[in-house]
Amino acid sequence: MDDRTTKSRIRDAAIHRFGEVGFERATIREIAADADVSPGLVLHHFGSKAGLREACDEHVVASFGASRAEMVETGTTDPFATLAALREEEPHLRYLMRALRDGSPAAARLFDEVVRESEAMTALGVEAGILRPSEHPHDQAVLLVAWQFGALALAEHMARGFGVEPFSDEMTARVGRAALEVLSHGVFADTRYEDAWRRLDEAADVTPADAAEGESE
Amino acid sequence: MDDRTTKSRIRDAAIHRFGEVGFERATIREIAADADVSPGLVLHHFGSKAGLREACDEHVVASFGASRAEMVETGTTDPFATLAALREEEPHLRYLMRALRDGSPAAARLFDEVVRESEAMTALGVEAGILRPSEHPHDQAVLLVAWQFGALALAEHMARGFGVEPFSDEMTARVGRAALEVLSHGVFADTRYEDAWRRLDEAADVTPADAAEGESE
DNA sequence: GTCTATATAATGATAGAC
DNA sequence: GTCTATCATTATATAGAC
Repeated sequence: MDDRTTKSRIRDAAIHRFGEVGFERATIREIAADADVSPGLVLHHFGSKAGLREACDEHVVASFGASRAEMVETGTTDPFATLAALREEEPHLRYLMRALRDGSPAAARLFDEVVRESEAMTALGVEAGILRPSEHPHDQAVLLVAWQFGALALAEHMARGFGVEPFSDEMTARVGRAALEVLSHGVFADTRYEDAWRRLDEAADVTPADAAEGESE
Repeated sequence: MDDRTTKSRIRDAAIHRFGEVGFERATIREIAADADVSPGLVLHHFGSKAGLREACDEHVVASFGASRAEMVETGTTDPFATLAALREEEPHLRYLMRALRDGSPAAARLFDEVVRESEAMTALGVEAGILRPSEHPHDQAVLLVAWQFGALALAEHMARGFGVEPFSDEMTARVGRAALEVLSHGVFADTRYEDAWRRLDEAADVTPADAAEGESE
């Protein structure tokens, strides 16, 4: 028995379709068929395709917000827990990846929120002695979130590279292991490049505030 | 004066449009207008929209192949050179990111090629004492390429996080600095998570024949 | 709330003149 | 090679019955 309301059933079908084939390619007819209703009813409830998307955005963002709030509350800095939590919401995850890459406003808001939370959690981890303090904590948070989300957006290609199924347990294992190695040691044998960069930095002063104009134009 | 042939002018306009708004949203009419020709001529030269996409795929892949071949030839392991080279081909880069995310076959082929090259270049770097040897070189190459490409796909969001313009020099600087820090030291203060993972690995044997897989080639 | 039409708009593709 | 029509399809969205 499906005790969800018809409206929420339509919305969930839309989240699934949008996440699977993207907003453009998904049609109201297909979504209606998936939810076992007529195309007209979809428009009756959500006004337009754009309205339907907004409802999906809101629901997915809220859903992720709830699960993340729990993690922040319990102060989880454990990467295993993070991975497990992400894997649980696969349809929402797919939807989110599509939205991020399509540049939907809701997805942008979520990206920013995750960066903020990541920064906060990193600070906790540093205090606890688990994480290494960064010279630019905000920049690092932005980069790590972009890497993590970006890799999810390219999950299909990573899976092919590993020779496993996308979103499978094996894939989680392989990605996790490789990520932990890189994030535990880095990839450079020494700090020659970092040092070189810092010298450039100090010489040219390419820091965010002053670099607004640049030279040529 | 524009001395390109009309056909190549159409193709370049298509690369630009496809990269900017995606294959679905891009219309033949718009592309034709950008190239200052009629919609009919676009179809005359490329047969169909799919044919036009294939021509774009081929051209972009070949273009990237040429610039990468040069780097491999000169044995460049320097991340600065890599960044600079990537920034030079912005329209092609945007196109590639769209294609990767849309799952176009050409883009998949390119992803795999870059992984293979990245693995080879990493081996060189290890020999030269610049890079730290990985326990799973192939997996690491897949992950790093996915991170790099994925981050580019989310460039818009990273730029917002940094408060700079996408694809600007400032962005390159900020990303490069943050990436070098992570790739030089990692983010974990110690190896507790990596050790925990390895223990799980040995106990459950979740590794799908990667010892046999990673040798040849 | 839910359905069955139907209107309207846009797009990929074709045909044929020049 | 290049253009101007035009077709055929498909999608969103509307109107109105039940």
